[in-house]
Amino acid sequence: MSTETVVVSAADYDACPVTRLLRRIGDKWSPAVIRLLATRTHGFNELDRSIEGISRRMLTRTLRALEDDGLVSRTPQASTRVEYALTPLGHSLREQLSALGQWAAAHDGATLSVDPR
Amino acid sequence: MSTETVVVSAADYDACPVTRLLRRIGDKWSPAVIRLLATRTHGFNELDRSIEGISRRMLTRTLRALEDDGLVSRTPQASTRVEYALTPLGHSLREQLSALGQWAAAHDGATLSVDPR
DNA sequence: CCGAATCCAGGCGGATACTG
DNA sequence: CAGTATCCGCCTGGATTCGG
Repeated sequence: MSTETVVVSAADYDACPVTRLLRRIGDKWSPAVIRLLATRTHGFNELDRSIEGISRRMLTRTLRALEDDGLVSRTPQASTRVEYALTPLGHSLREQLSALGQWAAAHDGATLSVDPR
Repeated sequence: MSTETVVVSAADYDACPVTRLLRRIGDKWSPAVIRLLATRTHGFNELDRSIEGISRRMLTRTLRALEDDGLVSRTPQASTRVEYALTPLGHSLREQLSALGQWAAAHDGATLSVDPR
């Protein structure tokens, strides 16, 4: 019990909630989708148009992933309209990310030194 | 038209602090390194042994990236020893991630959480 | 309007061997 | 001990086309 070596095992890698979460929403488009859905619900093409540069393919994949995580709900309206919205869990996460965004914005110039907007 | 369309442009994608942060530390090994360095400083091979499954190559790359972000400091001791530590900024981020981990663990049903110490 | 299917390039990350 | 260098598989993500 003298020198205690903490080992981050592969099990830990899979088990650590924050690691999983970061890998899930740390992809290219999830944050943009979450941000848009935070204000109001959107249709598919509406999201497609609003997120500059995204492909329909990746929008589909991103939405499916967020849906699987219970962060986004998908409700077909007419046969021509599908509505995507943040679930309560999604809104909850959004708040957390918002807090993280406060931190990031505050320490941004010092660390990543990219042009502040 | 009075319908206001919020567009997440490519510029926004680059500018959004939280998006950049998530993409930076949302990689495979950064969280593990941050967690280990949160408790105490480590040498290179010490980290290598402690993080199960990581290759020296990826450990180097991860450390360099964290160093570039100002989250980790690298201080050569002897010619045979280099010490890695979390910077104050790194500790600051670690606290934020810990809070996020609390949230993740609560909504995850996960077994292990980020043990804060 | 809302996707699915296919094809393809680039980057992330692993394995291995070598250096000071 | 603390890395580099090289090769390579795989997965992410973009472009395009097709279907309901």
